[in-house]
Amino acid sequence: MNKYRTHNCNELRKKDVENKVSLSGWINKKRDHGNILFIDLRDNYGVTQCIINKENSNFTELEKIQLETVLQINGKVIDREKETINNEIDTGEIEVSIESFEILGSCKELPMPVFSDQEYSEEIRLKYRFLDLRRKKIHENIILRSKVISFIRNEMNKLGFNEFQTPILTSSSPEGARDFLVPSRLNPGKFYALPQAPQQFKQLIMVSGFDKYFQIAPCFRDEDARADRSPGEFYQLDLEMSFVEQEDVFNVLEKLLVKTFKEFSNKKLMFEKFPKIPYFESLLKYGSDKPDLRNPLIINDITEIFTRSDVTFEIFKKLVKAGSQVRCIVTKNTKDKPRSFFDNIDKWAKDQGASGLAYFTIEKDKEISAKGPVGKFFSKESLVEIMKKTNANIGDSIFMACNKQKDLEKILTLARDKIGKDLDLIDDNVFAFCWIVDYPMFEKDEQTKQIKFSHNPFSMPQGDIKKINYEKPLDILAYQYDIVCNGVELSSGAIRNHIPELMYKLFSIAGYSKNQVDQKFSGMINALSYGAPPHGGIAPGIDRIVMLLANEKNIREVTMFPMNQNAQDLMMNAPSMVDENQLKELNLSVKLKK
RNA sequence: GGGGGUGUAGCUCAGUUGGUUAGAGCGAUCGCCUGUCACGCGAUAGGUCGAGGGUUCGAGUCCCUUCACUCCCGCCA
Repeated sequence: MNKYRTHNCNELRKKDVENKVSLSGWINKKRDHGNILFIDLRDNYGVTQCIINKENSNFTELEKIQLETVLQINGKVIDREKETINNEIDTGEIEVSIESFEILGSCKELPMPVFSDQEYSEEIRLKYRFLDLRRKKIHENIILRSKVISFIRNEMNKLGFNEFQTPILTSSSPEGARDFLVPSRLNPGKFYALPQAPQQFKQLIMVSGFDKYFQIAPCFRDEDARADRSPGEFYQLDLEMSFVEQEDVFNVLEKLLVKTFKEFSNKKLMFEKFPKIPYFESLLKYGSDKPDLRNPLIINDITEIFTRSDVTFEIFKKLVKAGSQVRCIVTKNTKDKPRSFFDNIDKWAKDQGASGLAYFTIEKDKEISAKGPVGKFFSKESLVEIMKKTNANIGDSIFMACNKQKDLEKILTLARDKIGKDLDLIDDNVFAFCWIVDYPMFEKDEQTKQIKFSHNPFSMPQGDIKKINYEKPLDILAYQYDIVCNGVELSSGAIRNHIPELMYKLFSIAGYSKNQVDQKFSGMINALSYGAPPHGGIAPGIDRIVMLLANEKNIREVTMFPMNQNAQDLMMNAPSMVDENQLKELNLSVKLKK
């Protein structure tokens, strides 16, 4: 018999009554009635109420012990009277009558209560993460994460994938995010980089003939944090397959995600076969390449309306002449919404830095007309045309913005979200997955006007590679795709370009010479010239998957030991200064920017 | 790098138009209480109002600077 416990704190039931038991755990809560004392003992599994009364010589000592002290309690399981049964906990039918106890770990006065539904500042939670993690919600989130990862591993194995580890100390990559650098002691003045993703390695695994690879891979990117983006490090389900087309990758991931989300959530899946939305269509209809398809609102382009002579909305007409576009969101049957509903949205848009959202409601008395501040600028013929273009009906309202394409997309995707929430159109009990496909290979850098890779430089261009028109690089689409769920980008992936000549050609369009490519991607390009299989893959973010399953808005809620927004670990005090000797050994000296 | 929000007791927060000695709940300490499960009751301790400067007879409150946390933009192939 184990010297600490005979049962855990969620194990005892009615059948155990009269048995002598030992439990070990934390004091979750005490209720002291003077002559009788209740102690809720908590461990990873649950809570058991323990009870002692004044006749017991241990009473006075137990009365004084701090919450969160770790105790071993020895005693007898006793039945609870009917009216004292607690249905809130699994062990609620019994309690343990304390005969003796031992303090296994004492506890100082707590900086934050563990047993409480209160919210605490991130600072205190992160500094005392070990206390925070004892709290029910986050404790369960972390266990969920463990189960999800284990489930995914198992499924991937069943699907015939092999799990391999790839190096953590590797070389700096020229494309993409900022690298974390690690100085090399044996190679003075040189640095390793932590991998932003095992991108090149997984392709090399395919070249090595392993056919199907996966890994729960740590990825390191030195970029600023967001609510759904940890600073520094995160995990991907990294996978890669040989001799596949885009559709094969989709099939594997759809199967895996549907199974995982059904296993770990009661929410409904809007689609089990995920819809595919071309990138440019997504930008038009949703203003974003990570649309939340739970939201039924769709964006329409009505630029043309503002070239008509019977539309006299001069501000927009002038902007349209100068190259701006007009797009709108239609809200169904909102004619009876109070003025404040519309004004709030307009004001909100202004707070977002836009020039506001113009709006009107389509009405019909004898004739079709537009009601609202800018309604008077639209003839009835133009309104009919708008209704045709946007599928709007009498009683619907139109919210319009006018701007250059990028800014227009930005404000309207936010507006789509905002209006969808205001009108309560988003069903929170649904997961809506979709694929975004047909990404362009290249894009024009707004500032430098240079052509650059829009996503992954290793992606395969679409179509017959002999017939690609390199004169119009912006028209080249790639077998590059994203998977999105409820507006959260889970991953991007691609069919890779495994043909060295094609790679050189594409890199040359982005301004890299053959020499530069050879230098920067030597491992990769060299390997591809020794018989590389066609291959492709994807890498969904584990943290974000768990975040969706746990119904959390912040990635820290599913991360055991997260860093704060400034990429500091407040508990471990990382990053920190190092002593002079360490620097010396690494041939480094620190020179702070002023 | 830029914008917004927050910062008052160990924790969560209130604090009116600038006006007496800055409050509450939880926690802590002490006392009372035999059935609670957020037990109850009484008392005590606990404050650099994030920091610095300014305006004012007087600042938690107004102004400036700055720091921390957070959300967003940039960034994240």
